[in-house]
Amino acid sequence: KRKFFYIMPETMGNTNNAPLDFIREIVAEDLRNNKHGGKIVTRFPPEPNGYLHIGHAKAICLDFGVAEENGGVCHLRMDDTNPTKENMEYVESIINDVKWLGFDPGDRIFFASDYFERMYECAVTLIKKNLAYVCDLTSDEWDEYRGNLNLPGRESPGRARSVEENLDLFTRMRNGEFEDGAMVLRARIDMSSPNIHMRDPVIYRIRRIHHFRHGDKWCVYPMYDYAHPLEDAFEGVTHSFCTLEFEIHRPLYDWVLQSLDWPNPPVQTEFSRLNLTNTVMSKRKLLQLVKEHRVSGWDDPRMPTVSGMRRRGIPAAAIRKLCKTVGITKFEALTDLALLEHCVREELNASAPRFLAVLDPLKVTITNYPAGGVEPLDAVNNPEDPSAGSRKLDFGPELYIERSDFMLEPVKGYFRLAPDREVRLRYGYFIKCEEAVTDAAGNVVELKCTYDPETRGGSAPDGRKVKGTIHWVSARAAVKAEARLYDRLFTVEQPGAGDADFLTELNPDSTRVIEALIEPALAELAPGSTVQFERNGYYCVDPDTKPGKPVFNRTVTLKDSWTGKQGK
RNA sequence: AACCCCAUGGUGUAACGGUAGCACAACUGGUUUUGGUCCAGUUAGUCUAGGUUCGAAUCCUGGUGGGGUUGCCA
Repeated sequence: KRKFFYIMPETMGNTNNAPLDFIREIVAEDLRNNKHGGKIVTRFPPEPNGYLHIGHAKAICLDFGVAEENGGVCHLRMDDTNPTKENMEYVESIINDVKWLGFDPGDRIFFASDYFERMYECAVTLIKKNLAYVCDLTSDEWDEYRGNLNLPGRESPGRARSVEENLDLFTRMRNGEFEDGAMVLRARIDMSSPNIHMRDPVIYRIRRIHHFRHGDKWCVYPMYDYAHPLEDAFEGVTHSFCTLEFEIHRPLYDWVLQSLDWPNPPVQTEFSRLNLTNTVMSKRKLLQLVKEHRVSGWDDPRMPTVSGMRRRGIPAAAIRKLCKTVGITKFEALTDLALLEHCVREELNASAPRFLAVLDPLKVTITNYPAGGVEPLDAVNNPEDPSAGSRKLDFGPELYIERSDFMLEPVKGYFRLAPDREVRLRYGYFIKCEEAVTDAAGNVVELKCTYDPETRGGSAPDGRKVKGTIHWVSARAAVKAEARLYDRLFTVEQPGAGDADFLTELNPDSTRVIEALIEPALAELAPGSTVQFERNGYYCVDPDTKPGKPVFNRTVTLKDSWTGKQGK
């Protein structure tokens, strides 16, 4: 009985029909009413003062997605109206991340600061309409005049100024005749409004800051609440989506455009931001992690930034899938990190070629195999994708297996290797453990095994079965590699909740670096390549990789229904 | 405290006055040369009290709980 459907575009990863979220319903309704002449223009407006994170990705999927689905366009606009913390490095990273996520702004990359002259003219218009005035209250007076949530504000003496005087003062503000903070331009609205943003809000302030694009051309900068509706209007934006905390700003957004008699103005609609468990999303906190070297940088693979997730090996399609799955609502949800991991696994299961790598090696000697013998074995590259083909694995008498794939005294339900037990080596032979060699401390240091030559390739002609198949590398061919095992950045679901200092909730074991033994083909891969280490997890080749010294990042583990079952 | 917004299984989301469905997670079982994948199944939900209606997750009122707003940040 759903009224509307839309076809998911290619970038959203499928073509199934899906019910419309409330924002897409609004857009569909506007289209039906021909509200904007059948055109849809959206925008993604980040301030270039930090790197994009997965929360931004949700907004990007919405802004670009809605445009794409409706034959419209989406502008990428840098909201650079406060140059204090903005710079070109951030601009470049933002453009790069948006494109990597799979969206193409084309030539629609704009800068709010390019509209400063027009914004200034609009401010002059407001003054002429007696809808804006210059106010020179001191900061102490400000606190007193503003009122608070329960108390209405009081009108500034500046409210009484004549249009001529305001025009003169505003011109002189622009010309740099006054000190920073000496006066501001305010909108004349309602000092007794219960919405504090409507109590004659500041729309221009004097700030002598070097702008990264316009240098020292300006010493007055427009405030967000004034600038944003104008940016949208100037660009012909029809639908302006933003997060919930701007809900209370909407009356001001509308006031600005209405006061300028803007025809067919853009409409702001708010949705809830993305919250993920076991991480933080605020720019302030992310910046702090970087500045205090709690992480290696904005692109640390543990960071929820787009660049961090990219380096972690998370495919853009998985991020899009997550955003589609959590949907667009006004409910402030907390999404389980497990959902992201599921999206990542789903994507990578289909695409990542399989390889064998041993992360915690235990030596195995095949006592009945010809000494020095070498033998190529066929291995399938991806059982999910026949077109991925196969490769050769080098088998020999000396191998390494995973330490966790052997138990001296196997527990119930364990069906890997143990004394006198037989398992299959993946793509290889059945082997049987004849002897576990221990050191003085009783640690197992080597296994002496025999193999059954009849089981080459992994099946026994006599039809006998083994329950376990384990991965391995041959001692002769194996290459050493660094593996960086990443885990959640924080130990708690909501870092910083309550009175907690989020830094005390950092996971001390969020990175574990080990030396692994990998099959040689893995050492040939280019940085950025994504693979599966069979029976272990998905990994990608880190840019730190140097010739002869491969580095792998663990993107996510494989699901494991054994480890959790032990002890039951 | 004033104003605004929100409330569906453990988590996220659907329902547009007419059978509460899907996904994740958890748990069973089947298949399997990855304890992966895949397949089948189980557990589990409309915050609360009234009202309107033949019929309410849906509409109305009160309550409860959560969030936002009191930068010359965005």
